Amino acid sequence: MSTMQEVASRAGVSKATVSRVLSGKGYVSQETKDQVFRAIEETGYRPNLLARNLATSKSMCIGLVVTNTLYNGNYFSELISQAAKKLDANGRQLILVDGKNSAAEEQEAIEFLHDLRCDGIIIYPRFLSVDEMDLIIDKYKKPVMVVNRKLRKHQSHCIYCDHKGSSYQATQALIARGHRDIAFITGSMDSPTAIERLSGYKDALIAAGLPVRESLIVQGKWSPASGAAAVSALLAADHSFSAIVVSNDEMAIGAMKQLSDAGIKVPDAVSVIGFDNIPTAPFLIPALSSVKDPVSDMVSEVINQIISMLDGGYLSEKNQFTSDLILRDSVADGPFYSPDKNRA
Amino acid sequence: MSTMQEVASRAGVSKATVSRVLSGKGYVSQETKDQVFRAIEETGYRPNLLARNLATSKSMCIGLVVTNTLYNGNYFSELISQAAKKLDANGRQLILVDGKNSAAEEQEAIEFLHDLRCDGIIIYPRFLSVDEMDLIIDKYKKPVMVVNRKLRKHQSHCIYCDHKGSSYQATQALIARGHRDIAFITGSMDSPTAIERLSGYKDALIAAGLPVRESLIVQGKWSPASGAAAVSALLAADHSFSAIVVSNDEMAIGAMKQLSDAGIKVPDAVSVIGFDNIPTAPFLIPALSSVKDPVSDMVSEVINQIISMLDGGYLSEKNQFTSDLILRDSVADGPFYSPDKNRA
DNA sequence: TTGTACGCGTTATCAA
DNA sequence: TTGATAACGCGTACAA
Repeated sequence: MSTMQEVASRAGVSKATVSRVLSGKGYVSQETKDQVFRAIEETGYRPNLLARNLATSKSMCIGLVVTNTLYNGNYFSELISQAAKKLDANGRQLILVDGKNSAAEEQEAIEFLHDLRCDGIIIYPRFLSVDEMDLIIDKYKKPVMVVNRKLRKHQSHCIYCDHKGSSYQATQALIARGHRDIAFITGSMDSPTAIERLSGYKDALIAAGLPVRESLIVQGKWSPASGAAAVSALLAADHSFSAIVVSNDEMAIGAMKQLSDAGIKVPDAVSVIGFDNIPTAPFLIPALSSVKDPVSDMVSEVINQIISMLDGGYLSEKNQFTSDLILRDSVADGPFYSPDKNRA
Repeated sequence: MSTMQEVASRAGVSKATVSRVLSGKGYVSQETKDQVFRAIEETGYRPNLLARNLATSKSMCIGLVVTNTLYNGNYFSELISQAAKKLDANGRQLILVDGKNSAAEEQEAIEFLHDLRCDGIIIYPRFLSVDEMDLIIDKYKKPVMVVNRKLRKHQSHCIYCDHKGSSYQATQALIARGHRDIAFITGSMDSPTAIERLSGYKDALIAAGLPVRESLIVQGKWSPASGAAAVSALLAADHSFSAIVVSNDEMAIGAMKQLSDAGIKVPDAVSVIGFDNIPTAPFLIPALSSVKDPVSDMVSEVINQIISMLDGGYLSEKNQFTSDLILRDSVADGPFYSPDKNRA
């Protein structure tokens, strides 16, 4: 590992000159430039980024905190890949840090990134409350952006998606097709997203003058297995329903399996609506109509915003994104499922 | 941002003492310890990791290079999450760096991590050749581990999976069920994995005394769309086949869709075998029997090895992993598909 | 048990 | 156009 000093000696100049050549700042004669470059070639010199970052208090890195429980398939990879691509186009690197399983650990991950002098931090929170995040933003000078939460105080530091609206639309679409008995499978209820989606479902029923029946609402935990379990619970409860709104695709897949195992032909009898981002889901789950979160767009906007903050300016504020509702023809209007009709 | 010096002044001691308190190394009286801790509380001091890393030439970080094209759904998230978890248990952080789209960029990503003084580097290569990687390992002092490639020289620095064997087994299983006309959809042929899988398929045919028919081998590009296109090509070619081995799940899903669109009932007529790691695939694709890559195990082993190298020792060498072959009953033995039989 | 002083490899300021 | 030299913030022999 040769240092800048070694390059300098070899080129017969001072460290300062080498530094100038590398940064392109300041005046250096072509002659000495050539000498320096040759010395760099010969020594295989590479700048020590730690030293550079320490000296400049910059790192050309943006940190991303995502909690372990969200490391989940397509949604996650879309998030990461979009972030990496956008940042790369800006000459920066992405550093991914695990937020693990609690608010304290999410907090710790943020501080770690800060201690590393990241130029900016993106948080996709799972446990931290919006108030805690507002405090965090107050605390740091460097740009901090929050994805998937609507902050109270720092409105321009967050990007979020209208989960309630998406859920409302999905439910409304089913109602428009004639469904009246619509079940709902929630996500983990400690997640704001899950709560919003449930509330969109309820509001849509109410708006249509339909009753909200708690017996048709079952809790899931985002996983395929929990979706399957939820369907079992619904079937066991012996209530009629002709459609299910499921709070994400993974659970929808589990729900499908369980329905199928129970001998219920979904395209004919029950509509399942997922959310999120499994691109293949629309044709894997016959009756699925899906609501796709615009992860890519949101991440993209977050990074625009961070870069803009680093450059001193503030972008105009486009905070709220809406999901795309994709309805498919194969969602049949009937015959609807009811325990009596489907039991042997 | 208060520094160690400020803490020291406030506590009425020297920097060195503060450093000792923080590291737990060296003797410090309880009394001064208390004073230092109080000063830390009061100032909200946090060590500057850049400075620490520069001073020690360590970073407690492990870098992971993955190429953009591999940021793909479940396989990728399983890789990342396992890596993050294992490292965390060891008190280290994972830094993910994009290998982008070429060998040069993969190389650059590695150097970046090195310039950041990562304690170790994990490469999941896409474009770098094994020889190039052997050279890279020679070049660096810090531990470098390669996933999914069998190196020539540094055998203990790589972990790989027997893709050829998996493919062989999958094909063999179909043959055992009576299939004789088995088509194959490859991955991108610039990928060693794709080449190995193809060769396993061929060998299995040969071993069973069956002909290798190039007309039944179609190139895909790992994506669902390319799987669908491959099936179109197969159908257009007008050759009979009763089963397809598909080089990954994504393509298998696309293949399924295309078969279904063509009016071919898969469970009855065509068996599709995928690879990789979509956990829900087995019940999403009726006729799928799958070969699952042990990503988690491989990553886990890689990290064990890196940690062991950092601690000076070398683990015993468990390099090769094998995939699990999961066959499902629903893979029907017949009737087989043939153009004549299925055309209107 | 504590403090001094130097090194880590850069960048940046100011003379020359 | 170039070169000393002082930061940057921390670790660590070595001395006290």
